[in-house]
Amino acid sequence: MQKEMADNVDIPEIIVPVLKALADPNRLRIFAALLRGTSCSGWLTEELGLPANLLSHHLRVLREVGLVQDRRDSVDGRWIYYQVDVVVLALIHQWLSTFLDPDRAALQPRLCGPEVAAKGSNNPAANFVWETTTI
Amino acid sequence: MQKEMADNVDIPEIIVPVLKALADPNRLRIFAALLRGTSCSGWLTEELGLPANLLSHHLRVLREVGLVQDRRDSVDGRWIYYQVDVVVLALIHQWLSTFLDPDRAALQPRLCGPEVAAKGSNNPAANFVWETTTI
DNA sequence: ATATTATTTCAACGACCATTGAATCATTGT
DNA sequence: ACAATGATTCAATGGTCGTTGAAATAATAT
Repeated sequence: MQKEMADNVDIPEIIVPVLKALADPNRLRIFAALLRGTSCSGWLTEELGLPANLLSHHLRVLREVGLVQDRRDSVDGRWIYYQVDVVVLALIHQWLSTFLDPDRAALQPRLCGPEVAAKGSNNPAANFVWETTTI
Repeated sequence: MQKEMADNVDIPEIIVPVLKALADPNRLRIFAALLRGTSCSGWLTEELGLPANLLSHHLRVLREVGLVQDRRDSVDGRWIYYQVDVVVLALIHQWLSTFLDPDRAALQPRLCGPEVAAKGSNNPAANFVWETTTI
């Protein structure tokens, strides 16, 4: 028996803002760094070679979409630590993993256009071979 | 024995453009529609309620980043069909799945900041409990 | 040839956004 | 109080991007 799959996935509100937040080279690098462990912004500045104010800006974007949390140092309040919010991460991971699953992608032509209208034993749409991408 | 995991993932060139392409509500809806099956733009216009020229614009963006392929109808060349490129999709899916894997996220504090410098039997950084996000 | 259909291109507007330098805030040390 | 440190905010700039309406292609039908 064939495995059942829902072909119509709805898109939660959080997804687009999160994708926007990650769709920037610097922010993606910052997020990647935070995935390697909680860190303070001074360390990130040095590690990523970004000006402190720019880093602060990007960290705020990541924080505002819920991907990152922050807290002050308990012994020296001038330092702030940043950490990935694993709950949000897990949510995003799960949704994207389902949404982008190649096995879910239906490649059958929709009932749409003259090719499909003129279907029969030799439907041209069914026989068409798409170019394969070379990576 | 503990499962080994690379904590330093490099970011392929394609990732940011692809995230940018998907980080738009209309394009994400278009892509979601294409994941349900190959379609012509007339059908998408009607289904998604977007003006034809706007749809064309977004389809071009998706095509330029390699997410989508197009071809003309073999019996009526005025019609164009759009389809998700499963090879690119699989690549993106695999990378994002690894990158955003919550199990990969290291929550240990980096060697960074006064808390960690003053570590010992009662390291405050190790005992700190981050807020849990309610979804 | 002319008209019609499906789709794309063009120009232009407004909004948003990443980056920069200077100023400000918050906290700790002297 | 004052200086020093970690980090944020502010204002300004230049560029990018989504959207719109009109014009232009491309292909078929009459």
